[in-house]
Amino acid sequence: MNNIIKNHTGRSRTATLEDVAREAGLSPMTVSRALNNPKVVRPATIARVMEAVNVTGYIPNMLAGGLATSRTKLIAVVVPQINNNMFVDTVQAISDALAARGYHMLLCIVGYEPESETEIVATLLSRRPDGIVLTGIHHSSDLKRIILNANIPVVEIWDLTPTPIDMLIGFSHEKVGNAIGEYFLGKGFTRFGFICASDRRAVVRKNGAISVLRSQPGTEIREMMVSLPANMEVGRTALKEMISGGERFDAIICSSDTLAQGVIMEAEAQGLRVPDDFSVIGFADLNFAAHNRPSITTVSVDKWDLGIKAASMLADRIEGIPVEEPILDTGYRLVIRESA
Amino acid sequence: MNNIIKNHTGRSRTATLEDVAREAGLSPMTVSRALNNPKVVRPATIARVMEAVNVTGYIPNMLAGGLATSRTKLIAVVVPQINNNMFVDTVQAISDALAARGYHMLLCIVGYEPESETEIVATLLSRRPDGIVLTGIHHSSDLKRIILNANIPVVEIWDLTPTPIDMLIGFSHEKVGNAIGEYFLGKGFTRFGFICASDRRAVVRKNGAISVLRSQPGTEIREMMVSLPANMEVGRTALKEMISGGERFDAIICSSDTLAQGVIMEAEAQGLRVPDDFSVIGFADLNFAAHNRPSITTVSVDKWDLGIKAASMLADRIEGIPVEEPILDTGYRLVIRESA
DNA sequence: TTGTAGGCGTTATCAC
DNA sequence: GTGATAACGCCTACAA
Repeated sequence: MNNIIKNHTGRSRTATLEDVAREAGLSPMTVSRALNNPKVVRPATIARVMEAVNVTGYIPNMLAGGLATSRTKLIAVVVPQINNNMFVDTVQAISDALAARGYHMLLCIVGYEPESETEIVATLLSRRPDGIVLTGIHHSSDLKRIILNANIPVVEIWDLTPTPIDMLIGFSHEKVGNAIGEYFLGKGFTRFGFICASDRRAVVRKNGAISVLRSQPGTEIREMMVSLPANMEVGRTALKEMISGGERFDAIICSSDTLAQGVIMEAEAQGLRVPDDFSVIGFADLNFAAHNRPSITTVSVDKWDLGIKAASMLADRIEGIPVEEPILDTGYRLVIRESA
Repeated sequence: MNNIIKNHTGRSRTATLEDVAREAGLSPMTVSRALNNPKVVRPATIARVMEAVNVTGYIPNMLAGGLATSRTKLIAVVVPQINNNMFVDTVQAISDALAARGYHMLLCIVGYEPESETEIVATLLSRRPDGIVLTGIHHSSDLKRIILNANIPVVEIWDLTPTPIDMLIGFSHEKVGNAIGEYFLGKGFTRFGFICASDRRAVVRKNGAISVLRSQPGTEIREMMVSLPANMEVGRTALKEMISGGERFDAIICSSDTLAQGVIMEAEAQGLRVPDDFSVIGFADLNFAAHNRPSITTVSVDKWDLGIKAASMLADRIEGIPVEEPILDTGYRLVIRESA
């Protein structure tokens, strides 16, 4: 199992179906069948093929296969970032679920403000993926056109709309914001500080909360936009600035748990206590939120499940299995802990 | 720019070079050149081609292109996990650097104990990537064989050995451990607790520290292995168990900053103070380490730079640019902060 | 159950 | 500067 095959120039090249066929004394087509559709091949023949595969060290060429069948077992996944803890679980879940069904993941990390999502997706499509996962629901009409033209299933994730390109799984950021607003209104709070990352969906959540809070007369709101990535340091800095003028708040509403953790750190550094001096709420229920001190009140979204389901929907669709619910609202859960 | 091309069955299909050629009144070969090697084509011809590309909505087929050229502009990346904060920066850096040079990333997340790394890599190789990134230096001889047979550049990352498969960029986990041991010996500490994730490289770091600490008579060491993923909760639980018998330590040595953060949380929950009651050290200098309260003493490794360089080495090699140093030690830095 | 012919969409190579 | 031809490695469709 180490024969190096040479081409006419004497340079080694990788084995092809034809090499395997020659070794096994069969036609390439029979070898192909033995590998991809063994049911229709006599067991003894399969054995000969396997033997020859080992001898030649054959590794199929999916470029050729994909070209011939127009099926690549490749899924393109487009996300803004993975190192901010927000999408990484979803991506890992997608990867796991795809692997389990025999697909590979072409991952494209494009940032929150891709110069041209359309161009990026076009180059991705040049690999002829069997399906594609897009983060969010705001895409240019050019993007939609090329993707429809490619004629492959699409899943948009992490948001909700009645008019997705194709399939969709996510939740309503506005409703998440509403829920946060209602929770604090119920507590009778009136003075709010928002620390919001400059990410479109974070802004929608913020506005969702504000619209509820504003329904109550006398509500005071201070908003602060912070740059991405929204890490702990950013949270600390933001709180510092927010309270530097002596202004005080009943609650600080952060667009992520990471910011919330930073806010809590900074509060304690300044001798303030959460939730005694003010409440803090985050978003996403990242893995540390439940175990922080104080534990972080947040809105949980099922990041893992969302990824698994996105992958399943795509794989089902590709394989001709009907997708019962092409638009899935995964909802959210307000998780009340110590910080608010 | 919306013409839908039909094939003989009447089903729409994506435009090919030939469709573009027909539209432009040129041969497919000229269109191909206009797109890939415009220097050798007359400007007026290029303009006609571009026009036709727009009209037909042509998106190149890299399967066909790759098959013809045996260059795919695809890099396969194999990592154990991305949702534990350890590798995610490196992966994002690789992705960024590859994108900048026109490559796509096929990301495969295999877990810490892949059933068969060899098989996984074999399926990856069936995509005929131009290069491959492997995490770690321990690979089966089968794996090495198929990868050498594929005859593509390889970069192993996150570890060091004088005998890599091909190229290598990383650091010595043993030396990291040694440095931790020496730091604490220098402080005159004698009672150590290790909280170590069940990850091969973490164990090497632990043993590196222990071998130094043992050189000092009277050293007491308690070791605890914890399961992956090594998140904050695991750190808290581990410390709880570790001190439940009343045992006390001068320092707790954690295999990651996330564990260290959990240990610090739990310590404070129990009314113990870090570093007053005991010191805590982590590993990796994750983004929160510097901003935690207390800030976390750790060993910093340049996760981002490592990814950038890994990608550059691969791309250089693929493109025929000589790689000056195929084995790169990125080193490490003991970063002394408040926790130890 | 196995084999043959032709094509998938592109590019290398050689002509013009 | 442009075009014709023949691969690249595999699979569909049909024949045996």
